[in-house]
Amino acid sequence: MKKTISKKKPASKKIIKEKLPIKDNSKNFSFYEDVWSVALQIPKGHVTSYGAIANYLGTKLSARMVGWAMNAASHSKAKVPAQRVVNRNGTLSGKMHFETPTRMQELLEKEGVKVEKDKVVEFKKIFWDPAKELGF
DNA sequence: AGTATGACTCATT
DNA sequence: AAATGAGCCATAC
Repeated sequence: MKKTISKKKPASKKIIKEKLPIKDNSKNFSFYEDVWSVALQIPKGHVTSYGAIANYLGTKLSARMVGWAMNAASHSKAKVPAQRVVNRNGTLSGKMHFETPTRMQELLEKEGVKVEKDKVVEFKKIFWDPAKELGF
Protein backbone atom coordinates (compact mmCIF):
# COMPACT_ATOMS: atom_id res chain seq x y z
CA MET A 1 0.00 0.00 0.00
CA LYS A 2 1.34 3.34 -0.86
CA LYS A 3 0.11 6.65 0.24
CA THR A 4 -3.53 6.37 -0.44
CA ILE A 5 -3.85 9.56 1.44
CA SER A 6 -4.11 11.52 -1.74
CA LYS A 7 -3.71 15.24 -1.68
CA LYS A 8 -3.72 16.46 1.85
CA LYS A 9 -1.78 14.24 4.10
CA PRO A 10 -0.51 15.23 7.48
CA ALA A 11 3.09 16.20 7.41
CA SER A 12 4.65 14.04 10.04
CA LYS A 13 5.93 16.76 12.23
CA LYS A 14 5.72 14.42 15.12
CA ILE A 15 8.42 11.82 15.34
CA ILE A 16 6.51 9.09 17.03
CA LYS A 17 8.04 6.79 14.49
CA GLU A 18 11.21 6.72 16.48
CA LYS A 19 9.41 4.62 19.00
CA LEU A 20 7.90 2.44 16.38
CA PRO A 21 9.30 -1.05 16.04
CA ILE A 22 8.26 -0.90 12.44
CA LYS A 23 10.57 1.82 11.34
CA ASP A 24 10.72 0.65 7.80
CA ASN A 25 7.08 1.45 7.52
CA SER A 26 7.16 4.60 9.52
CA LYS A 27 9.80 6.09 7.34
CA ASN A 28 7.34 7.23 4.80
CA PHE A 29 4.16 6.51 6.61
CA SER A 30 2.22 9.08 8.49
CA PHE A 31 0.52 8.67 11.80
CA TYR A 32 -2.68 7.62 10.13
CA GLU A 33 -1.01 5.04 8.01
CA ASP A 34 0.70 3.62 11.02
CA VAL A 35 -2.64 3.20 12.68
CA TRP A 36 -4.14 1.65 9.60
CA SER A 37 -1.25 -0.73 9.28
CA VAL A 38 -1.92 -2.01 12.74
CA ALA A 39 -5.65 -2.18 12.16
CA LEU A 40 -5.11 -4.17 9.01
CA GLN A 41 -3.18 -6.72 10.99
CA ILE A 42 -5.98 -7.44 13.38
CA PRO A 43 -6.87 -11.08 12.83
CA LYS A 44 -10.36 -11.77 11.68
CA GLY A 45 -12.65 -12.48 14.55
CA HIS A 46 -10.59 -10.41 16.90
CA VAL A 47 -10.84 -6.86 18.09
CA THR A 48 -8.63 -4.31 19.73
CA SER A 49 -9.00 -0.94 21.33
CA TYR A 50 -7.94 2.53 20.43
CA GLY A 51 -5.76 2.66 23.46
CA ALA A 52 -4.00 -0.56 22.51
CA ILE A 53 -3.11 0.75 19.11
CA ALA A 54 -2.11 4.07 20.55
CA ASN A 55 0.06 2.26 23.03
CA TYR A 56 1.71 0.30 20.29
CA LEU A 57 2.42 3.48 18.41
CA GLY A 58 3.90 5.01 21.51
CA THR A 59 1.18 7.54 22.07
CA LYS A 60 -0.99 5.60 24.41
CA LEU A 61 -2.05 8.72 26.18
CA SER A 62 -3.65 9.92 23.01
CA ALA A 63 -6.01 7.25 21.94
CA ARG A 64 -8.07 10.03 20.41
CA MET A 65 -5.67 10.23 17.56
CA VAL A 66 -6.31 6.62 16.74
CA GLY A 67 -9.98 7.28 16.48
CA TRP A 68 -9.21 10.31 14.42
CA ALA A 69 -7.10 8.22 12.14
CA MET A 70 -9.99 5.81 11.77
CA ASN A 71 -12.19 8.66 10.79
CA ALA A 72 -9.65 9.68 8.21
CA ALA A 73 -9.41 6.09 7.09
CA SER A 74 -13.09 5.94 6.38
CA HIS A 75 -12.70 8.94 4.21
CA SER A 76 -9.69 7.46 2.54
CA LYS A 77 -9.50 4.74 -0.04
CA ALA A 78 -7.68 2.47 2.33
CA LYS A 79 -10.03 -0.23 3.51
CA VAL A 80 -9.41 -0.38 7.18
CA PRO A 81 -11.43 -2.83 9.26
CA ALA A 82 -12.52 -0.13 11.60
CA GLN A 83 -15.18 -2.41 12.97
CA ARG A 84 -12.46 -4.35 14.73
CA VAL A 85 -11.42 -1.32 16.65
CA VAL A 86 -13.52 -0.48 19.65
CA ASN A 87 -12.97 1.42 22.82
CA ARG A 88 -11.45 -0.09 25.91
CA ASN A 89 -14.84 -1.09 27.10
CA GLY A 90 -15.55 -3.16 24.03
CA THR A 91 -18.28 -0.75 23.06
CA LEU A 92 -18.82 0.08 19.41
CA SER A 93 -18.25 3.72 20.05
CA GLY A 94 -17.55 4.38 16.42
CA LYS A 95 -20.60 2.76 14.97
CA MET A 96 -22.23 6.08 14.38
CA HIS A 97 -19.51 6.96 11.96
CA PHE A 98 -20.18 4.08 9.67
CA GLU A 99 -22.45 4.24 6.73
CA THR A 100 -25.19 3.11 9.02
CA PRO A 101 -25.13 2.77 12.79
CA THR A 102 -25.78 -0.93 12.44
CA ARG A 103 -23.11 -1.58 9.86
CA MET A 104 -20.33 -1.99 12.36
CA GLN A 105 -22.11 -4.64 14.33
CA GLU A 106 -23.12 -6.52 11.24
CA LEU A 107 -19.59 -6.57 10.00
CA LEU A 108 -18.34 -7.87 13.31
CA GLU A 109 -20.94 -10.58 13.55
CA LYS A 110 -20.15 -11.57 10.05
CA GLU A 111 -16.62 -12.19 11.18
CA GLY A 112 -17.73 -14.27 14.08
CA VAL A 113 -17.65 -11.59 16.72
CA LYS A 114 -20.78 -11.55 18.80
CA VAL A 115 -22.12 -8.16 19.65
CA GLU A 116 -24.77 -7.37 22.16
CA LYS A 117 -26.15 -3.98 23.01
CA ASP A 118 -23.38 -2.29 21.09
CA LYS A 119 -20.76 -4.19 23.01
CA VAL A 120 -18.45 -6.99 21.97
CA VAL A 121 -19.27 -10.19 23.80
CA GLU A 122 -16.30 -11.70 25.53
CA PHE A 123 -14.29 -8.75 24.49
CA LYS A 124 -11.39 -9.72 26.67
CA LYS A 125 -11.20 -13.13 25.11
CA ILE A 126 -10.90 -11.99 21.54
CA PHE A 127 -8.97 -8.89 22.40
CA TRP A 128 -5.92 -8.56 20.24
CA ASP A 129 -3.13 -6.42 21.59
CA PRO A 130 -0.74 -5.26 18.86
CA ALA A 131 1.99 -4.38 21.32
CA LYS A 132 1.79 -7.94 22.53
CA GLU A 133 1.02 -9.88 19.41
CA LEU A 134 3.34 -7.97 17.18
CA GLY A 135 6.08 -8.45 19.67
CA PHE A 136 6.63 -4.98 20.93
C1' DA B 1 -1.15 31.71 15.72
C1' DG B 2 -5.01 30.77 18.89
C1' DT B 3 -9.27 28.31 19.75
C1' DA B 4 -12.40 24.42 19.48
C1' DT B 5 -13.26 19.61 18.81
C1' DG B 6 -12.89 14.57 18.72
C1' DA B 7 -14.52 6.88 16.72
C1' DC B 8 -10.35 7.86 24.02
C1' DT B 9 -8.77 6.95 28.72
C1' DC B 10 -7.72 7.66 33.43
C1' DA B 11 -8.24 9.76 37.99
C1' DT B 12 -11.06 12.05 41.09
C1' DT B 13 -15.52 13.33 43.12
C1' DA C 1 -21.55 3.43 40.27
C1' DA C 2 -22.34 7.56 37.53
C1' DA C 3 -20.67 12.18 36.52
C1' DT C 4 -16.83 15.41 35.93
C1' DG C 5 -12.26 17.18 34.85
C1' DA C 6 -8.03 16.73 32.82
C1' DG C 7 -4.51 14.98 29.53
C1' DC C 8 -3.39 13.96 24.89
C1' DC C 9 -2.26 15.75 19.95
C1' DA C 10 -3.65 16.32 15.06
C1' DT C 11 -7.20 18.91 12.17
C1' DA C 12 -10.18 22.52 10.95
C1' DC C 13 -11.45 27.33 11.07
